[in-house]
Amino acid sequence: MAESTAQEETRARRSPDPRRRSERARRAIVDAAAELMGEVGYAGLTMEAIAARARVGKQTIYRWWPSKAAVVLDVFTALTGGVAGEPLPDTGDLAEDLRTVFRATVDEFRVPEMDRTTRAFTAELQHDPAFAEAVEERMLRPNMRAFEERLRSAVAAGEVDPGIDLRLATELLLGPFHHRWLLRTGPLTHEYVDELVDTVLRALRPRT
Amino acid sequence: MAESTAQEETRARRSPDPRRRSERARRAIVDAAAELMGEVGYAGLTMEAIAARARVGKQTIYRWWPSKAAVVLDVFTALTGGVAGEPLPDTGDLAEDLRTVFRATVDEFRVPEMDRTTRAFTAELQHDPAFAEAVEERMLRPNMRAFEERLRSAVAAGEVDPGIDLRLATELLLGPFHHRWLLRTGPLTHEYVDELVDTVLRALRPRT
Amino acid sequence: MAESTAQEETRARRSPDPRRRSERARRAIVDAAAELMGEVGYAGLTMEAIAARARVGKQTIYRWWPSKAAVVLDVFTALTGGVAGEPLPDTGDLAEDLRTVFRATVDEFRVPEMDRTTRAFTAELQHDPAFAEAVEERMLRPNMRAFEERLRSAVAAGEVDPGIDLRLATELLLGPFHHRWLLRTGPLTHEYVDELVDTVLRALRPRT
Amino acid sequence: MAESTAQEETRARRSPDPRRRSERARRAIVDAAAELMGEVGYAGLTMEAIAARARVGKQTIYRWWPSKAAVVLDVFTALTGGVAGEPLPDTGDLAEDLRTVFRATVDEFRVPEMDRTTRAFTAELQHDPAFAEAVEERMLRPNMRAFEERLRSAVAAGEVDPGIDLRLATELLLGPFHHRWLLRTGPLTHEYVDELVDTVLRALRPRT
DNA sequence: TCATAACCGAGACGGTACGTCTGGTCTTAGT
DNA sequence: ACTAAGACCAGACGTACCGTCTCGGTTATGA
Repeated sequence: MAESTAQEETRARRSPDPRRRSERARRAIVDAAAELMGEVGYAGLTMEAIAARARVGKQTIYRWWPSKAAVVLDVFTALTGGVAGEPLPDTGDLAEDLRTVFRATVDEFRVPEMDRTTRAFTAELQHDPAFAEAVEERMLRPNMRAFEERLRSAVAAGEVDPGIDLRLATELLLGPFHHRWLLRTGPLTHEYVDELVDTVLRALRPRT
Repeated sequence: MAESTAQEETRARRSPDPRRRSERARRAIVDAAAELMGEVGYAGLTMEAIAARARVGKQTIYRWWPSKAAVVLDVFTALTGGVAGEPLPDTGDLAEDLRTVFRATVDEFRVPEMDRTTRAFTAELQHDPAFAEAVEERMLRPNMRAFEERLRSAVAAGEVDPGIDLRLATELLLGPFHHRWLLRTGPLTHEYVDELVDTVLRALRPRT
Repeated sequence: MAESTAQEETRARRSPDPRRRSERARRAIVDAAAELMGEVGYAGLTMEAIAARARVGKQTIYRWWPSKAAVVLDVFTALTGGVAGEPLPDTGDLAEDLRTVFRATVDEFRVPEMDRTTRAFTAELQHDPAFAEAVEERMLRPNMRAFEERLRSAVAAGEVDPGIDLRLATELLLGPFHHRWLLRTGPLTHEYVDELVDTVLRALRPRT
Repeated sequence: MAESTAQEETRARRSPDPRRRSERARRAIVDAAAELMGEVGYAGLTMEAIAARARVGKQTIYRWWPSKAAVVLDVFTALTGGVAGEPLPDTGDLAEDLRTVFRATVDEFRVPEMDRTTRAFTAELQHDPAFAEAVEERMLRPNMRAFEERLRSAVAAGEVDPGIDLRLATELLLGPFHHRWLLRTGPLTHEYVDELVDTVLRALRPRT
């Protein structure tokens, strides 16, 4: 995000001292942004409104976050408890484990705040490369790696054909789900993800 | 300064008469928007700049398009020649036909203008429900229906299991592609789509 | 603005043929302008609104009047019956005659339409030299000449000092009235103009 | 694009804090407006042009002035040094004092900037009641009061008939001058005002 | 008499300015 | 010294009108 690597003495834009950061202000800003996301959505969200709602100077926001997207990224992190990329369950039954994960995700996306925030991310990703990099690194890639790990374990267990490219396999699972959610091409239900998992696994199982 | 606006007469916001529409202005606007999309991208695009570049009054844009997104939708329509939802090739060999289609799509998305415009759409879709409806109806659903038709033909030919839900099957093909493109989780090459098609077809083929 | 002086054959801006002028449209425009003057005042008046109210194309207005001010000038002409500069009464008693005239003027200016229109004129006079010339020639100078004539008659009758400059004398009468009316520095009543006339005449009467 | 304006917080239109006002910006705006008044006149003056010339955001103008007229009022105040209603000279010779004052005024109105600005005021007064009130209070009434004071002194000195209404007497002096200036009914010279003063004083002097 | 030139209502057009909103930076008071 | 508050410069927003320019339709002259 920062474009200069050298930390010159005379640098006008001194980076602020994080030790002095007001935790009260940080929380107020993230909370205000979260509330406003729910009320007016990402597009209707403005720095001005966040500052006003949080009773904080605009500069206090700009001091610690480079953009609206970055604030919302922290909102999201707060919503999800900051966990991304934690390992998938591994009961030994791949189908069952995937169904568990996807059903939970379906439930999560039913929470409007989560849905809206995630949509906003996906949209913002297309415009802001720096933000894209941050989101991908903090959320997307860890998540995909967790899927690949579970699949690797399934390969070892003989449930999945070792010739399968694991990234492709992961996309085979996440892609249709994401497509349906993002483009609203159908209902996102437990039944849907069950069928999705079953069908994909037909493609992954070892050739006889 | 004005004591009152006195628009009792002008009110009622009559919709304009399309017969009187200036084709010259329409083209200039779409062309200008297309150029600017390439130069500054969707986020940097402004109605003001489009009007200036097209040498057109802003009102002439607002008269015919409700939003920036709507203009860009016409840019896209112009780029693709207005075709959406045309039938997929049907040589009798489903795998071959799908590879052909996906390889062509890969090539299309290599054109930066196409890539940026389509990304802008996908982003805008998340914010603007009316626009979303328009894009889905004019582009997305026709396209998916074309896939479903080709798959239906493959079912009849015995290439695809009749028990498969065709919408799910379509998502199985489009989802991973879309996921990889939108989230840049890997290279979009002919090799990739070949492998994608082959793997998905393993899930679709009739059970022995 | 026009760079060509010669009246070329191909000159685009031909002056219209007054014989073909639609009396219906003319009346509708003047009436609409008069109504709107009363409703929103001169500043709030727009060509667009006049055209809409009169159910007339804007071009029909621009064809026959060069500006908003010109239309309103015709409104005024219609209001006053087109008379300007008609001789003042001459009963032989100057004071009485002036009181009569001024009292009538006070009454006229009590009509809001008249008041507003005349104010609008006086304002517009300051901005638009061409309009100023028209108003001065059609209304102001004839009026002043009428006063001077009456005063000349009074000089002959021995009521006014022959050494007095008649234009100055006229201004002595009209100026205070105009000042009070335009700048609202006091009430415009019959009593006021009676006192004004009496006081001015003290300055005009022959020196003993 | 925005789903809602979400100005719940920003509402209430708090009036700005004058202590924080930038004197640099204030001066730049008034100076720019003064320059533009000279170049394009009041009618041609736009807020946009003032902002551009002053290198100031438009909002900074609208924050402190309600209208173009208000800005120009400050231009005028700056031009005249902010003095209005200062006492007239009182040498004991009323005629001489009035001649002095009127000759100075004639000279002032020869400065095109002053002439144009004052005309613009007088015009604007007719359209904008709030502005009218401001101008009348800040300039017109103090000025008239100064005249009345000088006349009151002259009454005490036996130069003016005590039965004369002093407001009327003031209008008798200012009205003809104003009339001739505003309506251009004659040249505004020292000779003219000398004669005006002499003639008016004939009306004011004590009856023998 | 009847073709045809013009005016007519309507309204789209290229423009300018409006007054508002937000973005991101800078300044001021206050604690 | 750091915060909240908010003024600052900048510029896009969507609207209102401007004055000009077609567009058909309808008179009403004059060849």
